[in-house]
Amino acid sequence: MKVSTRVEYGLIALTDIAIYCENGLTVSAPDIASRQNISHKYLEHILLLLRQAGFIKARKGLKGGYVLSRSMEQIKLSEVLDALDNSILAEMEDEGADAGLGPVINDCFWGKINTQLKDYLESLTLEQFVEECKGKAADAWDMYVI
Amino acid sequence: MKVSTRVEYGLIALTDIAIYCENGLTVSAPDIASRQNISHKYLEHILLLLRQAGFIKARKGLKGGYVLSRSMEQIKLSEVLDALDNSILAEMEDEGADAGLGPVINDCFWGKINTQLKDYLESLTLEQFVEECKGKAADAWDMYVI
DNA sequence: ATTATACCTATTGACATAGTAGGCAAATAG
DNA sequence: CTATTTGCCTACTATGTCAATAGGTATAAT
Repeated sequence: MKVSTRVEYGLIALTDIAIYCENGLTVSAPDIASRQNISHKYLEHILLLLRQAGFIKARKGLKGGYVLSRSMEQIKLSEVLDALDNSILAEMEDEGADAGLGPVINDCFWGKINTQLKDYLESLTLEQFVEECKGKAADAWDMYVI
Repeated sequence: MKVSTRVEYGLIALTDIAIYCENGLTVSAPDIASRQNISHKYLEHILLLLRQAGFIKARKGLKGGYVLSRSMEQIKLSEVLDALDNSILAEMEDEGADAGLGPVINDCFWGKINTQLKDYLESLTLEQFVEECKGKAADAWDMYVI
């Protein structure tokens, strides 16, 4: 499935913040940008979405930055993706093909796929997500542990 | 999941053709367009894709139209969707975020989702697809049975 | 010869994506 | 108090895709 960079970067940024939050740190946008190799200015837009959706809190000024506004286990992946891109979990609209096979296919086929994906994403919290990634790529995480 | 009308209409059209093929009929684009309430001209583009991908054969001229070029059980849904939209089953490219969390998340998270979706679509043939829809919405199919 | 069909190319308007740019507000360090 | 660093907000742009629409050509049946 094709995923926009907005979603990709957003998930990366939130994960980055989550990890540093564990140590009580505040994470600035420039830090994330340089660590994750993302355009700082573009990242700002994405962090705005995450803040407006209530996942992170910001502190302005020198030594400012972001922290999680809820704990990791209270953040569902489905909500995060919804905030970053409303099309991933969007249901189909039965507007165009209102007659014939359209509604049947939409309900049976796309509906089924959508429900499965939605269920999976709603069952997955940011905490599980972080832990799972840690396990599968321990090497890449040394920098955070040290 | 948001699906383009191209994919939606393509799947509808192929299903429509498949059903009429069972009775040995040839299905014209205008017929499909009016039955399924799709713009005829737009449908032509989509049928072109389906023909170029080898799912349907065309006969020009008066009383011309389309028939399946393989039997229904030999057509995998994954192939059809690939022909209509290469983004649905596209793997992620590890280009942008080549450092940090990007590769890990892409492999673990999106890779998992993508594999699941792909496996499902590769296991499903047009025949199963048609039968399943028939079962779930028998009423809407009376017009074809009669 | 007429007609209905497939086939092909070009064009268009709307929209989303993926940024870039610049300035304002706030908070901290010195 | 001032300078610096950070977040916040708005606007702008370039590129690409979607969803058609249009018009013409080739082909085959009647």
